[in-house]
Amino acid sequence: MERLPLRERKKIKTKELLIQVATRLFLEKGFEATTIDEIVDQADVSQRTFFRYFTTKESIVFWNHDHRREALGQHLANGHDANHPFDRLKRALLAISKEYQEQKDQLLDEYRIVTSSKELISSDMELDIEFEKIISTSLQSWTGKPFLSKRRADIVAGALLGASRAILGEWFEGGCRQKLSSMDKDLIRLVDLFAKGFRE
Amino acid sequence: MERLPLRERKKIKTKELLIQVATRLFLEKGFEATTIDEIVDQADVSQRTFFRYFTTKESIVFWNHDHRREALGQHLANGHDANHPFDRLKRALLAISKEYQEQKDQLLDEYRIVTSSKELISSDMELDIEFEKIISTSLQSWTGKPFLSKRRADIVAGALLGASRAILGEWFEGGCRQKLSSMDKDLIRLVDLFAKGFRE
DNA sequence: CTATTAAACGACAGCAACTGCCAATTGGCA
DNA sequence: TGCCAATTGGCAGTTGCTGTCGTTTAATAG
Repeated sequence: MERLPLRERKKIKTKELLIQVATRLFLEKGFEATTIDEIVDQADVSQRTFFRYFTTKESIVFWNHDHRREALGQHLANGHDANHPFDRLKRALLAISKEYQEQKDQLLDEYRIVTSSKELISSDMELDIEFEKIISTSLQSWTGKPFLSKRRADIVAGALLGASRAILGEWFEGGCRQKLSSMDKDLIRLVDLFAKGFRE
Repeated sequence: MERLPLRERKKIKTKELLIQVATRLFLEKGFEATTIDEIVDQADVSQRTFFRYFTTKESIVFWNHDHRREALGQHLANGHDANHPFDRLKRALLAISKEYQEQKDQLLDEYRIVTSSKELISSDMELDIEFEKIISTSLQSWTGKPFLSKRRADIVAGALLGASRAILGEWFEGGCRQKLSSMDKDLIRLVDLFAKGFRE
């Protein structure tokens, strides 16, 4: 078992500490009512250090977005290019749904923080926009040849993300008590609908 | 012809002046590179006055969002409650499309400013979120009785807005030279798809 | 174990967005 | 004209965020 050098371990530790402190404060007093100074005081680092780890106050709420974006790309790539694009898409959606189910506690925290601030609600959309781009790209080709036009792929991706947001929103509002897999049915249904209604 | 009192006329004038100056500067140097001080200097008002007319720097970009939100509500209400909810929806979408066509110059300015800043791109979604809520509400009842469940209405509204964003994006990218009405076909088609695939 | 080097950090100064407060100006009206 | 109320300007202060620079601390070579 290789251990990281001390320096790296410390960095990870402070980053996690900052996330933990910030999350707690955001949940307690809301995002806007919490200042950076409060966070760094309780984490015992300088304000300057905070901004070395996180580019903005908002970005500490979305610390796991990078990973989630990459995961979507992975899932779409794994579903082999030989598969029908809509099948690839369905598999990827189910895989992500499974991941979300496993990370529900963390996601629920994030949801509660995000919905406490109008600012955050819209910033949260950045990830969705990137998801749309990735999905649209994936729908535009099949075994190296063009499949959907950019126009239609954008429409399908946009509609899909819109629907996903609605489903996830409902899941979160119910405290993630339902099984997400049971809520996905409508999403898969929607993809099938598109597959029929939006072939070129 | 009733004229407004001088005081009101002046207020309207300064507000329009601020919008005009800000729009010009944003287009010239980008949203983030423009400071409030530059705007108020050129408009010859104090910074304090700026923030009496606009709550934030962002809000001056979205000065017409209030009107657009109300317009959607109007169009959905005009299509009488007796009409089938999906018909009401289609009519409202076509009416809005017509309005957008008429205001294309202004909308294109806004689009170019918005897409110059990541921050603005996501803030711009706030209006879309409100659109979703309005449409979802409208889909949940028909002649006073429940129509779609909240769940399904949310999904349809989310998907619809997602698709609309894609279509509008393409329209703007083409400099609004195409007729929006010709691009709407896919949107109407989508509503029909939902009407068939998502009745209870 | 010590000396050197580079990475990480803290402290401080400064900018831009925004707010609260109060004094000055201006329009509405008797 | 003179008074009242709406609008504005000036100013000080808070918060998020950045550049700079000197100090600390981990890695490593001797």
